[in-house]
This record gives sequence, C-alpha cells and structure tokens, in this order.
Amino acid sequence: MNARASFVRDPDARRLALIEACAHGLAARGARGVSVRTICADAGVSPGLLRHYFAGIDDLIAATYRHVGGRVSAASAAAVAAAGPSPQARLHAYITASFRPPIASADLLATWLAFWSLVKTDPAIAALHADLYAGYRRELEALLLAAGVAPHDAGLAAVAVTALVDGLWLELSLESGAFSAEEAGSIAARWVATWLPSGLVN
Amino acid sequence: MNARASFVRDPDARRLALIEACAHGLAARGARGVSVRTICADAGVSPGLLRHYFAGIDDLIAATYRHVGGRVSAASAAAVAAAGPSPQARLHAYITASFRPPIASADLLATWLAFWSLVKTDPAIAALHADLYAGYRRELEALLLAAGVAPHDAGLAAVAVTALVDGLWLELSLESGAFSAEEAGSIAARWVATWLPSGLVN
DNA sequence: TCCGCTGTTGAACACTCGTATAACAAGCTC
DNA sequence: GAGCTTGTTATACGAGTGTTCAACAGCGGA
Repeated sequence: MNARASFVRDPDARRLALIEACAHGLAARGARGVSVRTICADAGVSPGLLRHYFAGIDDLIAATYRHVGGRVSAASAAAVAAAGPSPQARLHAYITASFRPPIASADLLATWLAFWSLVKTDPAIAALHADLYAGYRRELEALLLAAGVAPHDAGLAAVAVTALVDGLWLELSLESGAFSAEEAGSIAARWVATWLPSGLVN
Repeated sequence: MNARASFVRDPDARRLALIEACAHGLAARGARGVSVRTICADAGVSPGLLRHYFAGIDDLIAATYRHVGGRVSAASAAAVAAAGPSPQARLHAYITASFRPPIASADLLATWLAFWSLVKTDPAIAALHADLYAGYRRELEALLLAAGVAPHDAGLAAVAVTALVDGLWLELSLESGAFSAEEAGSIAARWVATWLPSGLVN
C-alpha cells in the first residue's frame, strides 16, 4: 500500500462528483468563494484532476450549468407528467413546480446567480443560457397553447408568465420570508388566467 | 517633486471613486473578477488606500450596493415625480422606469447579480438587501394603495407586481432580444390592472 | 515655526490562486 | 507478460490575493 494509493472509480462518477461539488460550493460560498482547490476537496479528489475532466474552472462551471439546468427541466417534466391529461392542470403543475423543491431552493438560486453573472462575460455560457431559456419558453408556450391561449398571444404570454414565475422564484429562494409557495402559486394562477380565453380580462 | 508625490483630493471624491470603480469592475468582470488591485487601479489609487476608507473589500462591496441601490431609488423617484399628480400615472411611471436606462442595463444587472450572490454568504449584505427591498416594496405598496388597490390586497399585490417587474427587468437586461421595453411596460400595466378595483378580474 | 493630523504611497508579507507536470496505479490489448 | 492508455496523485511554479506598515506630503492650528 502506497501513500499515493489511488483507485480508479467510475470516471463518470468522478466527473459528476466534481460537478456536484461545484454546485455545492457555489451555493454555500457564492461565486467569489469557489476555487479549484475547494471544489476538489469537496469532491474528495486531488486538485490536478479537475483539468483531466475539464478545460478549466470556467468549463466546469459551464458543465455544472448544463447539469443543473437539465435537472430543473426534469423536475418540471415530472411535475407535468404527474398532473394527468388536463391541459390546465398540466400548465398549473409546470408553473407551481418552480415554487417547490428542488427548483425553489437557496442552493439552486446561488448556483443560478453564478451562471447569470457569467452570461455577460463568457460566450459559451451565453450560448448555453440562450439555448436553455429558449427551451423553457418553447415548452411553456406549448402548454399555454394547449390550455387555450390564442395563438397570436402565445409568444407574449410565454414571456409574461416566464417573467412572473422567475421573479417569484427569485424572491422565494432569496428571502423565503416575504410570502409562501402557496401564495406564489395562486398569484401565478391569477396571471395565467388573464391570458386564457375564459379569463375575464379582454 | 518626489516619486511618492501625493496630493490630497477631496476625501469624499476618493471614496466615491472607489465605489464606482467597484461597481464598474463588478459589471465588467463579475463577482469573481474584482480584486483590491483591479478596483484601486481603476480608481487611479494605490492599493493600500482601500483600507483607509473601508474595512476590507467586502465592506467596499456592501458600500457599493448601498450606493447603487440608492441610485436606483433615485431614478424611480425621479420618474414618479415627473409623472404628475395622477396616482395611476405615478404608479405606471414607477414601473416602467425599471424597463429603461439607467435601471434596465446590462451593467446594472451584472452588478446586482454580484450583490445577490453575496446575500446568502455575507450577513451584512443580507441585512442591506432586506432593508433595500423592504423599502422598494413599501414604496410600491403606497403607490398601489393610492391608485386604488384594496388595502387587504396591497401587500400581496406589491409582492406580485415586484416579482413581475423584477422578472421582466432581469430578462430585458440579460438578453434584451426576446422583447422590448414597450412590451414589458404593457405586460406590467395589464398585470397592475387586475389588482385595481376597475379591473375586470374578481 | 513646529506639531500633529489626515490622506496617500509603494513595498512587503503570508497566503491562495489556476495550472503544469512527473510519477504511479490499474486495467486493456496483443 | 510487455506495452499502451487512462485515471489519479503530489508537488512545484509563477501570478495574483487581501492586508500591513513605514514613510512621506500637505494642511491647519498653536
């Protein structure tokens, strides 16, 4: 047995451990608090290994964005799938999923903030972000159309609903004291109702 | 004339120069990209001077938050004051100010993201944030009440309107391609209308 | 005129940063 | 079993980090 004892784990598991340590570090210590060394220590790995899997720390952060973004997508999709066939119920499920774990979470927010702050600087992150958000909007637009929103309104409605949901999610995750997830859900439902043909607003 | 030539400027101007260099650095390079040296170089000042005015870099960042937050408040207040006496016009002015410079701006967003990312980690920033947002909400609530929102709805309405405005502001400043400031204004107006007694929604 | 105060500098300190690299361990193929 | 590839480590390097400090410039008051 050597002091340099090493044992090869599943490479994908190592990669994932680094990604999750990055997300955890971002959540716990903020964008200014993560470094190659803290991430690798969190993942139980030597600092040199990061560069074996990623081009650098920025690349790891981008990979973390992709991973966390995918988990959010999956959580939304699961909520929609569990809601049954009614288009209104599916739409409602999609929206309220944002106000409950794992999406509404201080940790996820902290991670997300780090991503947003890189959008302006890092073109790769900017492209990733545009892709991810286009996907979210397309998905929401489809749900809105299925629920009965007029086709010529669907684009604007998707923007409007996304904005409200993002804002509620942000404040819920940032302070989590001013209002509850239930209140957020009913506020969002009220907003969606104004875009539906049965809504009482023109 | 000495190599160490120094000339005493207005101390307040120096302090302000440091704060503005900090904001500029945050906007240009994000929370991970600012350091004592880059800030002081930006301000045209020796690195030792930062500690003469601030307890440390975290203290400078907090002071920058206070300063930038104050500027946002001032911009909103100016928009309201310019709107004339009608409560509805004042409310509308307050809201649409968020979709125009200097509030809607990629630089301000980048700075703001850096602050948000510190809320979870730094208690001083967290307290500052809570103060600032309570102020914003109180101001909006007063405008909503004056515009005719029912008193028992005003708190929830303030949360709801703040969330939509924040979300629209965020996406407008982050991507600035998906929709226009005018569209954001009309979306927000539609949302506000549902909280007014003349609104057609219950 | 000297004194002390405030503003300011630049160098130095002890650290941490991201990255590079030589060494090694374990499996795979031939 | 030799040789190659891949995963992993520990260490080293140069740059950059936040902070400290002795020195000094210029002003105001005694």
